[in-house]
Amino acid sequence: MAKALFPAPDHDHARCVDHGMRRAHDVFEQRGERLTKLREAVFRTLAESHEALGAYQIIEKLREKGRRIAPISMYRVLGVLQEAGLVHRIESRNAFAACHGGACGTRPVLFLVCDSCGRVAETEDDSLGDQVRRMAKSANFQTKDTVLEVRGQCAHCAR
Amino acid sequence: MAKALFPAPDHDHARCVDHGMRRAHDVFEQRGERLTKLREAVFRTLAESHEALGAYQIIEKLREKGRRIAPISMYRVLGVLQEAGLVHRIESRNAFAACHGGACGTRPVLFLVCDSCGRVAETEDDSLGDQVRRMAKSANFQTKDTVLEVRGQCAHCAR
DNA sequence: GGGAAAATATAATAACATTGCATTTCCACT
DNA sequence: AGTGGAAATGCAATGTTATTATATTTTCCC
Repeated sequence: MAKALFPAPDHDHARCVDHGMRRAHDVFEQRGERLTKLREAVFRTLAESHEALGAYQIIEKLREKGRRIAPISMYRVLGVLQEAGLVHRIESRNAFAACHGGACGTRPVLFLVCDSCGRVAETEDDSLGDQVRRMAKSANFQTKDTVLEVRGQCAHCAR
Repeated sequence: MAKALFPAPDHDHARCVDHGMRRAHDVFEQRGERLTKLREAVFRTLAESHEALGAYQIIEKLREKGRRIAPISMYRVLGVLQEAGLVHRIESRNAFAACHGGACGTRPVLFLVCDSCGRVAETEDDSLGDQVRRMAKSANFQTKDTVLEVRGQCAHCAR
């Protein structure tokens, strides 16, 4: 929990991306699915940013690189990446962010979403998950998925 | 916490609505704002349902009652109702639900959203708020707003 | 290299939300 | 009661996000 959640402005970003791409390959390998060129390109676009990007923003970025993609294709790819746990949907932004955490998909994650820079950090905590489960259970509610987001300002923007 | 969060199918719904409307009047009174006919109609529409309704769904319901409202007007009214703490936005549905809880706006609320019937229940819990604040703080994140939603199936639909 | 399944493309449209500006309603004050 | 100004609503257009239905291409296995 004590690790730096939002990357410092001067962090080694190439390393972030490398790490993410490697993980993407591993995950697809393990799932017996194909990390196609398009899927890779979409994931890379997200991994290159720590921000949550809208589907149409990603389309635009890829178009700048000479690749024209229809919305439906983008949403399909994003769906696959989400199911693989490589990408998260940030509901309060209608946007998507590459997963930089480890245990995504295995337990609830709390997203910190900076309204200034748009960057997203993930935090995990057993007791938060417990808490949420407990509250749902007390209402006899059967949990399928959780959406836990905090909107505000990250440390770097607060200055 | 132990109260019935999702209303039973046979609950006294007229009473729900009455209670909500009374509260709406009180809140607007206290805020020195006007609960106009339009605002009242929009809030009533939401209060008459325990479901989260999209802005265009509310427009349609009011149109059936002979009232034609443009999207922009609907969003403006919903904004006012939200600021008054009478209506919540359910981010994971792009929809709105009447507030049936009490302390909304004063502390974080966890919404239970049934994917089958669309109904929404609110649960509050000090320690959940603490937990979230604590996690945000450990990232030096300055919280402005929280989005806490659980998707799944309510007890009545689970049967 | 042929066939089936998976992935992507095309075109259209649905669903959600906002901008800029005009008009109406309401209320305080005379 | 009449009026001026602020608040609320209306109107038209458009921007943004997401999906449906169908066709084509790619990949992989045999």
